[in-house]
Amino acid sequence: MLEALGDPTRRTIFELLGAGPRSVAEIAGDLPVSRPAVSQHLKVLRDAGLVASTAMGTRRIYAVDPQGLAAIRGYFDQFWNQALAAFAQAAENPPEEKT
Amino acid sequence: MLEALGDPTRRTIFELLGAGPRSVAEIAGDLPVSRPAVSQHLKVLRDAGLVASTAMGTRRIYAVDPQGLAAIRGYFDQFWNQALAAFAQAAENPPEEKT
DNA sequence: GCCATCGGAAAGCCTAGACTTACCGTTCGT
DNA sequence: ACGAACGGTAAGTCTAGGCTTTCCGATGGC
Repeated sequence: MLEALGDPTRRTIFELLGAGPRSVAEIAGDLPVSRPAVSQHLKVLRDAGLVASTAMGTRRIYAVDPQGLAAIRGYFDQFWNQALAAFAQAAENPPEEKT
Repeated sequence: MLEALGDPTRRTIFELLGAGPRSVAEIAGDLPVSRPAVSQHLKVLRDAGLVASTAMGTRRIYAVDPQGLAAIRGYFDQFWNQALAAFAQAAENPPEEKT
């Protein structure tokens, strides 16, 4: 899931969609890559559950999927708490010379 | 910054460190890759501001950098709010046939 | 002082995947 | 019904980068 956002182009697309739904052509218009490339990226993002599409005539309107975004936030929130706990423990138990 | 977490191996390392600080050899011991590979990943994570290292004798103890983690959480929180706003607006203004 | 251990650096290989061009199916407008 | 626009698919190319092996500097123990 985070792998999908690892690619800069894909992240840009995701951020574009964050500002509001867009068609494929509109997205491609704001990017330095061809339209098929955008299509491929959208497929990855869709498979990752980060965006969703709705058909409007011949156009496909893409938008960020709140579920996916929430999942990511949840992941980092959990991670944050875990890291905090680790910090607290590290503060108490001074690091050993040899584990 | 998210590019650093895009790689599965690197994300695994990051998650390992989330459970507590570790030396390079210890990290490599839990992974199916060689130690130099871990070193390279740690360099990337360090450059991304996601981990920090402290020297302990000949060992380097790596730990997640709270700053970096907080930055990521901030990014997604901001994104979340932005997406919410976009949703609200999309709900009001029904999508046009042509933009 | 010497040896062992730990970890980063350099060089090279090799695959994943990002991008392009070309093509085709679908849907709408007239 | 026909043409145009939109978008997904296929095939092929090419580079980024992940991994390995090798080597070296630095620190600590004995």
